[in-house]
Amino acid sequence: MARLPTQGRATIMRDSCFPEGSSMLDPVLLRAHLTETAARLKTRGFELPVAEIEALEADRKRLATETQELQAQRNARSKAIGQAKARGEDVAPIMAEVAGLGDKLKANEVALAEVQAKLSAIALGIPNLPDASTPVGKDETKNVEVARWGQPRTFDFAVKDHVELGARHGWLDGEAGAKLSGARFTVLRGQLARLHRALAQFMLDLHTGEHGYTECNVPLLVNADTMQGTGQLPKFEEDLFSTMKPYAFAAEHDTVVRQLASKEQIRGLIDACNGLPADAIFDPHGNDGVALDFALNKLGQIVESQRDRYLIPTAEVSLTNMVRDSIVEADALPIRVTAHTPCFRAEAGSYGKDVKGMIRQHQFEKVELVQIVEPSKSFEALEQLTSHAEKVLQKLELPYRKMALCTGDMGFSAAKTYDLEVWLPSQNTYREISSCSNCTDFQARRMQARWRNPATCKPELVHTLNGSGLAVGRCLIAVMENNQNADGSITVPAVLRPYMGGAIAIA
RNA sequence: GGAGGGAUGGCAGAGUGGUCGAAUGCACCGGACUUGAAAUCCGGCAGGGGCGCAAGCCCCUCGUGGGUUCAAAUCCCACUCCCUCCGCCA
Repeated sequence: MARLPTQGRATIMRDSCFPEGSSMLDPVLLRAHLTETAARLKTRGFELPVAEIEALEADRKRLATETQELQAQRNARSKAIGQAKARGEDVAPIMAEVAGLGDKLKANEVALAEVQAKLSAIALGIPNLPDASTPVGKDETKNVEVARWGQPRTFDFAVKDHVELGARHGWLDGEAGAKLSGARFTVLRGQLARLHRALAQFMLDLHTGEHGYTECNVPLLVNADTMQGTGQLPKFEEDLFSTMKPYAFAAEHDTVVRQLASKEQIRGLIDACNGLPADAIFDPHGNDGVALDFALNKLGQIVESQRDRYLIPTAEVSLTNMVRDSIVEADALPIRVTAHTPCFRAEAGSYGKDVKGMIRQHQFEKVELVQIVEPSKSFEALEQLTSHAEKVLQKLELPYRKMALCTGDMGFSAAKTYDLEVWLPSQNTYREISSCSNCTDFQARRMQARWRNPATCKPELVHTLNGSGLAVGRCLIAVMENNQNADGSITVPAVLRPYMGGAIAIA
């Protein structure tokens, strides 16, 4: 998959998104409470580069102050020139005063921008702080079971897994999926495909009809700003499928590089474009006389034009980012939205895990729940949102347990997460089917998503939550395995029968 | 894919190099008048960052990035998005 060059993200780094020296955590935490923040992050296995941040912060502060002073001087002088001209006076003396200012200011601005870029790069890679109620632990073995619902059924015959059950009538066809797309793709057919659809329909109807969510149909391809808003970029690009046009990029790129004058310039270019594939750049024969500045600028433009879209790994991305760069009125909260979408995941690093069947797919479907709430209500909302996901399993009569994830097992954006794990008879264990998280203000800060707090009349960051309600493919597996009969038929859960033309079982 | 037009504060909309972070109107908030409301009048009203006990001061932002200039909403280049027409298309 094509790797997105860092240059291509120029627009994401814009000031409106990342105010000076800001972090994706509250900037105060990195300035005034650095040691303490580092300790809290360490519980989730993240080493904060404390010394580096301190040094950069000191530089930033100094450069920012100096730059501002110079800017103030320049502005005052320029204004004076304007006024003098209006009065018809001679402006030469003032012009002389301002003479040396430009270069010094420029140098300061460049230095400041460099420091800020470094800080920003660090900040974007820092995960959210775990909430105090999140159990501390290194990995999933330290997750805490908080509830268990339903009794796993006992079978008086040898249970089959979903792959065996799906072999019937070509219901579940991994080979067809592999032929079309490769490993981790599946074709569903016939009654099983319909059951899959029934599950998604049922979930949507439940959440819109009984839980107060608004159904949405959202883009599956989104831009880089959006991916950054919810935390997928820049750190987890390898987990995403992208639609960048690498070949067009390389070809266009080559013609630019050929215009560069020297190897030194090209090396500088590689440094500047840190992250670009070097072999795409390094082609040092060509004409001279073209300024590096021009080439760099041109390069940035090319990269920008080749940057396309990313496939969403979850509808959380599209749903949550709907409030990006906006200020919502207090009476519009809470926002509760849901969508049924395909999800696309590269599954980098999961080689060998769950290779059989459709537990871990590059493409799967999910009904997602998202809430945008005022900060004081987000933990209450997490309990509620999780209960909405649980309701699906309860209505389907699938046994599950609810786990509070520990600090080391939580996702990047989450402050607190509950996983729901459904019972899978063939594996004689509980497997993840939903993950419900309170991201507090972490995503909101990345997105600049705010609400107007009536108490202060000021725009303040909202809190965002998301949860699967549920993963449709895994839910299908759970229904197949838990509801299987000795003859290989599958009993349709009562709540799904209206969606199955009244069928009691599929055979 | 081709041709043209556009992007300014919550909205509408002025502003073609200099006290413009930005007229005016609407909306909104506070006050006056009124028994109350409407109407009218007066005042306030973008976001982010820095300094300060505070009053306040300073910086940045007119789609985005770069350039020209002592000075850019205004001039130049590129990009993005929106609109209109033509072509193609589920």
